[in-house]
Amino acid sequence: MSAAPEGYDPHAFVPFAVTVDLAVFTVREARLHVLLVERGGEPYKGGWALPGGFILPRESAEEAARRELAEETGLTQDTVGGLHLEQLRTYTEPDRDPRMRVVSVAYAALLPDLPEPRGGGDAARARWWEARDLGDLAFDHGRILADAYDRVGAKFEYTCLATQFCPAEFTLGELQQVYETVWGVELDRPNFRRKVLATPGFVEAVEGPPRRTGGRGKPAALYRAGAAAALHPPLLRPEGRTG
Amino acid sequence: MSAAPEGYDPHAFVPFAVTVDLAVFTVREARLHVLLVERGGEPYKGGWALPGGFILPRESAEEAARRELAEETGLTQDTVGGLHLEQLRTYTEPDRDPRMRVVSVAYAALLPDLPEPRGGGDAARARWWEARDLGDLAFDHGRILADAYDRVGAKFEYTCLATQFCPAEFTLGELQQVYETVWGVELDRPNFRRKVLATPGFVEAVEGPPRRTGGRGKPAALYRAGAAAALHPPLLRPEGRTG
DNA sequence: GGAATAGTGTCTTTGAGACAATATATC
DNA sequence: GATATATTGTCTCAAAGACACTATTCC
Repeated sequence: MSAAPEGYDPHAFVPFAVTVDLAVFTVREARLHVLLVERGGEPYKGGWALPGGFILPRESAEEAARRELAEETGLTQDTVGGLHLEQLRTYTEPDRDPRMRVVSVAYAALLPDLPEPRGGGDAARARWWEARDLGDLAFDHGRILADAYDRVGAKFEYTCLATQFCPAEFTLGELQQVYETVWGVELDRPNFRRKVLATPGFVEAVEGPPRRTGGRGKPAALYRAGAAAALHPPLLRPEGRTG
Repeated sequence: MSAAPEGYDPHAFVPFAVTVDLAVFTVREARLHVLLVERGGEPYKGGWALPGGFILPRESAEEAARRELAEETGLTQDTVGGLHLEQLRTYTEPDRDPRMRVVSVAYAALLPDLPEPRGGGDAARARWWEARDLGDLAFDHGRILADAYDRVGAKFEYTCLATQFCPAEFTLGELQQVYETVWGVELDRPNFRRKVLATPGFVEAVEGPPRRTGGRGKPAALYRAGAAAALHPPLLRPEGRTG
């Protein structure tokens, strides 16, 4: 039987602490990176953890996540306000924090390549790590990160989320590299191009003749993210899907 | 700045109540139904709400969800233990409950057509409602239910979840009806059949010559759910996708 | 036989994947 | 010119969708 069969009985509820944890990804030099913070106190002192913190009394979880993201990256509230934050899952195992009962709402965020975290406060102890061959993380954050990675990879198949990893203007080669990095596969360039351009609203060409070079080949045309949110039909990964 | 910049400070956290809410679906007479409970107390007294309740001190959210599901449906713990519970999202708006700060972890569950909820306790005030043209629900449960419906529809595309709506042995016509009901579309029977049978592990034929009739046509062969969890490639909806 | 449902076969169109060929830049 | 990258074009194959046709039951 529930503790409050008639609905919510204010005397029956068990108090929990509720936090948000963020899996913040970026693609840097064709490798996936994750933002981690060093723990200053026990437990896991000196270890690395996902950025996050408590939800304040008058905040929703998403507001808390944006606030924490701004604190840890030094980005302005305005910039952070425009990003897509993906709520992943909520982690509730009774012993996931050894000190008390903590429930954590996990979010994933995708950022274009940024300079090292700057700004004061929490950002001081934050840095980017390459996502593969990370050591163990504090608490169940390794698990959260793995779930986040799976979700992002799956979402790439049927949403336009990948453009969030790119700067405001980007080439199709850069967008393709994002896909290849996140999925860990190589894609055929002509086919990728055809597919992206055939999807209305995925990307839109940047006007004038401005172009940009990635090295010493032919300069590529620039695009920006389009208005669409979903991919239609999906851009399927070469191999399997995630259930 | 976070309330606890050094990690979790047991003196800084704000206590929340944490509940689970369940969107329990079934298909009955080719129409989607949802399990709702009548509220016995304020607020929303006499209104209808999703089943759910507080997480107990030593429970995970999923354990709480299974416990509540067993209570509300009268199903045994064993039966409920074998079902797929899909964690949807966590709802955290500060004023979603007028009395106190309540965070709710929402789950979706799919059941084959069952008799009306039986058993004692909470089940007494629970009943199935047809999903379309429901009135307003208590709290933000209307929103939760809409999100649950979207998620289930999307999951049908690339998982074998639809078999959870069917009894242990079912015909392909019944399975197709489940898809048609959830998606609200008509599917071509020969194509559906070809697609399902071509997906390894989706369904497996039941041995002997036993067959079953749905009315007065030719009896259909029986199948049971296969071992696969994911559909490969996906079974896409005729129209659009959910972002 | 007629109606209803189950199941098979076939044709067409669409999209994915492989890959050749061309274009434009740097060195 | 050599090399590197971008872009276009073409061919093939697999899957989706439309739909005609056969099979088996109840009335």
